[in-house]
Amino acid sequence: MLDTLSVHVSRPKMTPEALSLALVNILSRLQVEGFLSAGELPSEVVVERPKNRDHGDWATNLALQFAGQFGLKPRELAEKVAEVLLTMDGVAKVDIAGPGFINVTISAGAAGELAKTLVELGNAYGQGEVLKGQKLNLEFVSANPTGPIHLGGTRWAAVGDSLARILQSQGAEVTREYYFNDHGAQIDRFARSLLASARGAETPEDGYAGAYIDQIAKQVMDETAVELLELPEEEAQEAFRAAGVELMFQEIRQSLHDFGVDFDVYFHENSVYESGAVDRAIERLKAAGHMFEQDGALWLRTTTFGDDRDRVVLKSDGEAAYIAGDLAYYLDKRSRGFDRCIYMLGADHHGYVPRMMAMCAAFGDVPGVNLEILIGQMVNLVRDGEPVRMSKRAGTVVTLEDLVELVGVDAARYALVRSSINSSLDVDLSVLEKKTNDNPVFYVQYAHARTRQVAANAASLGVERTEFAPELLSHAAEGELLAKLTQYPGVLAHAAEERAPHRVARYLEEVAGSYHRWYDNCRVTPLAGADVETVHRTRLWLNEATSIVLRNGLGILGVSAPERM
RNA sequence: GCCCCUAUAGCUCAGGGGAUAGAGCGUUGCCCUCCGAAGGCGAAAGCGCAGGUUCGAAUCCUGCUAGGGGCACCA
Repeated sequence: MLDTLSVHVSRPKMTPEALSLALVNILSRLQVEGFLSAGELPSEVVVERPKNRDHGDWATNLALQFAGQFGLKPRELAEKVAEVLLTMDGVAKVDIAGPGFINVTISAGAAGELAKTLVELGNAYGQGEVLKGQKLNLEFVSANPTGPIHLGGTRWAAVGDSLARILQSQGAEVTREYYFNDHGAQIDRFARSLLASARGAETPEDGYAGAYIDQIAKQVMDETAVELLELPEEEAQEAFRAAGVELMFQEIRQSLHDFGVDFDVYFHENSVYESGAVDRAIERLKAAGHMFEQDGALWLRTTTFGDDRDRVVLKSDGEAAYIAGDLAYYLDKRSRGFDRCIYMLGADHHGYVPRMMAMCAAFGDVPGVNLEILIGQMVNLVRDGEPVRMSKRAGTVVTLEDLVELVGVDAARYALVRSSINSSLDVDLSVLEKKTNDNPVFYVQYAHARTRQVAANAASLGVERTEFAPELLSHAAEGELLAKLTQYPGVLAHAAEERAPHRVARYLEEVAGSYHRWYDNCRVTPLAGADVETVHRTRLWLNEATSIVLRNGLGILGVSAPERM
């Protein structure tokens, strides 16, 4: 046992993950040796960077957490674990503090080693395999083709796309999908609105208004050979529907593309009706005994699976209710081999979750596993701190294109992805209109630009990465920076697990801060007249390592990493 | 009435049960005789209220208060 352990820990990479694993091994060794009584051991222990630098480089609370179940006092266990930790390569010091925290200080050499490893890994640094083999379908935005993408949809575009990139970084095979509602009453209203506009008539009672309606109506007229307005009412409306939806669809796709978001699949709701998939889905649920008829309608008994009330699938007039399309669509996704279908919905659709989960269960799937629904809160508009109601008439609707025009793709994506989807987000129009740069994205981008500038200066002064002496990365600022960089793989893995892209953004801000402080304290290029020394060459590795993490992280967020600003 | 989300600094927001709660912007005092000051260092300023669980709670649980959203044979 001693031998196997020493093999395991003899070449530790000093990462929190590696330390955690080593600690688990130490516990199991202590159990074999009889120091710990029999009992279940934790499969992982928490290792984190203490806020207070006096508490070492990494700290674990394992003694506090687990001593009790083995009938030990925390400090007793901590001391025993510390003893073994001290024998590990790269561990310079182990302290036990407070009630039983184990604080580990690692040698500058062991910490600094990361700079070189990271540069050698390049873009592969941070990639993980926890989701390897998983085939994921991520559906987001899915805004109706009755108008441009508004601010809310823009948030999901930014968050969904970043989430896809994060999941991919952890080995998942991700398909980005957009469900295109080109069927149903809203589309009919859209068509009637276009027709009215073409005729110069008033917008219908429940119709859509706005410059884009007039523009699309005009475009439909211009691009169609026939005199649409002379057709019978129904034919005219159908013509405007078909052409108008197509134009709207193109426009939506283009604005998303300009935003850096491209979907692998644009799924048309209409197709499940035309293909008979809806009927097949209903048949399947009937066969499973989950359907019933009442008041002339066909219902899905979702209450069997926890919904508050049953749901109509086919209305008494024979038309399909909205959920009918969803039944077929979900089955379609599953038949395309997706183990897990993730839906991102706005908070205004949260009431839809129970019936979706019930549907999943009715098909014999596992809610929460095969079907996962992420609810994101709304984006609110404010001007000078005062809430602004989005109103088409008042012209206060802000679209994806408006936002990009005002602040650019980078600032827009960053601002939208920076907060947890559980929080509603306030976007201040007065700030956007001023086009000010008071956005944290510039802080991060500037740090990246700085790494490139430093690299360029180094190159022109003959500083090259020809040698590497990690023990020279001994300044407190380099310790901080190295520790930050070490955390990147864990941040990505955690962001993937939690479906929380904002964690990447927050992390990058921390990296940028650590880098700026390092830059202020540690020069990569020698002072004028001084010689290039090993320390300069070694620092160039760290500079490059930071550059890689910043570029990679910004890439995850769909934000550019400029060479200069 | 029921369901979901939220409540942390003046503002917008982070905080995976741990030690002295963070960032950006704003206020304010310093730092360009050398790699870009879009930067760094410092100051002031905060966990809605009340219980509970725990060695330890911003974090978990319950209740309350406040704000946002939702409760169709609409999509």
